[in-house]
Amino acid sequence: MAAGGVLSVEFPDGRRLEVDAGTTAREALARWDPEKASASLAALWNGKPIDLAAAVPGSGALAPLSFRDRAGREILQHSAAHLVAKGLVETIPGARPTVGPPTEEGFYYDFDVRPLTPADLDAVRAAMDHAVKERAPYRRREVSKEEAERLFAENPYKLRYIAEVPPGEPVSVYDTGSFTDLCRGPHVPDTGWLEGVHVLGFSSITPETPGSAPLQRIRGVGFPTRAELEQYLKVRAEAEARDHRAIGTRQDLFLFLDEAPGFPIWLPKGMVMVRELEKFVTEHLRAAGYSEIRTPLLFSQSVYETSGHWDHYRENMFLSMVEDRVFGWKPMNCPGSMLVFRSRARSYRELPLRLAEFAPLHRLEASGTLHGLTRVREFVQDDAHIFVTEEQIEPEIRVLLDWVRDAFSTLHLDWSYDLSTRPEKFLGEAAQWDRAEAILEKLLKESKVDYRIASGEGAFYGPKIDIHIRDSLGRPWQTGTIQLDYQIPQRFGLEYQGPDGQLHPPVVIHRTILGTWERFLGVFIEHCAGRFPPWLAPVQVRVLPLTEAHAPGARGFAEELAAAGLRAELAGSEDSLSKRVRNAELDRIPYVAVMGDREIADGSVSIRTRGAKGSRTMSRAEFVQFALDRVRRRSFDP
RNA sequence: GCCACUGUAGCUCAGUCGGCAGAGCGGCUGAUUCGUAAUCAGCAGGUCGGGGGUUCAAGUCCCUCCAGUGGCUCCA
Repeated sequence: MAAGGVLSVEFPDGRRLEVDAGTTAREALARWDPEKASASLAALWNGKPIDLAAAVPGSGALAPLSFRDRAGREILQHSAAHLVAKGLVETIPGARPTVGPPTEEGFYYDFDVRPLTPADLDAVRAAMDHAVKERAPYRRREVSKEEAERLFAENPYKLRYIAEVPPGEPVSVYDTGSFTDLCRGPHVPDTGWLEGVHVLGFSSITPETPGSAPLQRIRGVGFPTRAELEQYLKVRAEAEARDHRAIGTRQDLFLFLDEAPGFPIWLPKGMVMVRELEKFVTEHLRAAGYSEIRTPLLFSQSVYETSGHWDHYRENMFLSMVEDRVFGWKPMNCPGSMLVFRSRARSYRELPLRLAEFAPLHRLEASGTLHGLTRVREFVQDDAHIFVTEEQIEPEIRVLLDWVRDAFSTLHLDWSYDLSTRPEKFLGEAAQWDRAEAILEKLLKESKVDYRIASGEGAFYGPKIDIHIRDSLGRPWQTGTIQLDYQIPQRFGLEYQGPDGQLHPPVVIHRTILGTWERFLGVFIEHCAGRFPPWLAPVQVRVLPLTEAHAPGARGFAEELAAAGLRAELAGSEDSLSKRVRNAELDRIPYVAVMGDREIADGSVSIRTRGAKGSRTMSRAEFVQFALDRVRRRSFDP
C-alpha cells in the first residue's frame, strides 16, 4: 500500500485523482466517471485486470473494463464458466471441476464427472437461471497454499494447479454462493451480470495428458444482456438454415453414401457448379501463362519417400498393393509436378514454369473429422506449382495476390491473409527464410488487404501465405494457400541451367486459391444461402407456360435459351402458376420466365428475378442478351 | 481415431408404458388451365441403419457393427 494512505490514480482521459488507500476500483472509477463506472464489469490497473471490489493496489493507471474490451469479454466468459461449474456441482454432487477458460467464441468448463445427459444440461441451466436471479457476488479470498489444499482435497485437478503456484504466494479462490472455485480472477461483480449466458452443449474431450480419463466439457457463450444473447442465437439459427449439407440435399447438388464415407458424390446440378468454377479458374490460368498437366493418382512408395510424404504423411494416405509393391494414392499434387519438371533438362528460359493440375486427391482423414463438403477424403484443388528463380518469386506472387483479389471480389467474399513464418524446426538457411518472409510481407503490405503474422507457423520447408475468407455470417474459413518451398526441389534433385551455364535448383511455389472445389462450394453455399449467382446456378432460367396451351411457345423459348448457352428448363402446367413460381423461388432459380397469351402474341416474355416481388416484361431477345450479359460478367446478383 | 448423442417413407419429422408403422411435403393418377411464393381428390411408397439377443410380443429394452451430428484430437 502506498505511503501516507493516499494514492494518485490516473484515468484513461489523463485526469488524475487522489484517493485514499483502501478505496475500491469501483469507487475510484465512480468518482472519475459514474457512467463509465456503472458500465464496467472489472477494472484495469496498470494494464492488469482486477475486480471492481478490489482495493486499488497502488498509485498508477486505472481504466474501466467493459464487455466491449477483449479483456472484459474474457472476464465475463470466465465468470460464466464459474456459473456453469456452480450449476453442475449442484446438479451432480461429487463432480470435480477442472478448468474453465474463455475462448474466442465463448467459454467452456471441463469436469471430471460421469458422462452427461441432456437432462443434466437442463438441470444445469435451471440452476444457472436461479443463480443469476440471486445476484450472488463473486467474492475473492486469498488463502494459504495449505488452506487451498484443504479446500480442494477432493479434487486432484485443482490440487495440481495449486501445486504450480510458487511457494509463499497466496492462492486466490472465489466464492459464489455456496460454490467455491480456485481461480486467479478477476470476475464480474455478481451473477446478475450473467443474464445473457447460454449453455450451448456438452461433449466429452480427450485430455492432453495421455492415459487420463476423458473429461466432460460444457460449452457456452455469454453476453452482458439477454438481448445480445438473443441476437447471437438468431445468427446461429440463420447459420443452421444455411447449412450446406441441407441445401445440397434440397437442391440436388451432391450426396454422401454410407458405402463411401467422406467421398462426395456430385449430382448433375452440383457438377454444373464444379465445372463453372473450373472454367472460372481456367480462364485465369490461360491468361497468366499456366500449362495444365495430369499425373497419376497412384505412385509407388519410392516417390513418397523422395517427397517426404512417406515419413511425414503416411498415416493420412490410402495405400494399395500393386503386385508386390506398395502404391499410395496421392494426397497432394506436388510429387507428380516435380517428376514432370525433372523429366528432362530445364533451361532458365523456361522459368517461371507454371504447371497446374486439377486431380482428385485422397487423404485418409479420421472418421470423426469428416464434415459435409468442408472435410472430405477425396477432393480436387485448383492447384499449381510454379518453378521460379529466387528473383522471380516477387513478381509471381504479386500476380497471385492480384488473382486472389479478382477471384474473391467476383465471388463477393471478404478475405484476409496469414503470413506464417519460420517455425522452430525448419530446413534450409535462416537467411534465405528471412529474405523470403520479407518479400512476402512486402507484397502483403502492397496488397492493402488485412494480414496477420502467424509467427512460427510456417511449414518446415518454407514460409506461406494462407488465405482466409469470411462468409456472409462472418465465419472464417481457410481456403487457399501460397507456399514457398526450397526443400522439395532438392529432394527431387531438380535443377535448371542458368545463363551462366551452371545448374541451379529452382524454388517451388505451391499454391491454391479457392482451395478445393469441395470445401469452397461448401462454404460458398452457406455464404449465399443457396442463392447462387447466375453464372454458377445449375439452372439459370425456368420457363413457365401459363397454361397447357402455351407449352409449345414456352418450349420453343427454352430451346432458344439453351441455344444461346443458358441453362434453361421448362416447368409444365400441372400446377398453378403461383405454385410453380413458389417452387422456382424455393429452388433459388435466378430467372423465371412466364409465357401466356400476351407474351406469345407479341414475342415477349414476363421475367421474374429471384427474390423480387413483381415481374417485368421484355422482348425475348432482350432477355437473352440481359441474362447472357449477367452471366458473362459473373454478376453476383441476378 | 476418442467421447456423447442420433438413425422411422425420397425430404422434414411424430410414434406414450414393449401390444395393428403415422403426418406434412415430394412422387404417381385424375379433375382443374390457373398471370408471379402453396387448386382439389385419390393412390403408391417402410427389412423402423445392418446383425445378434431378451420377450408370448421389439421401431421401442440389451449387445455389436455401420453411418451421421456435436465436440475433442488432427488438419505440410
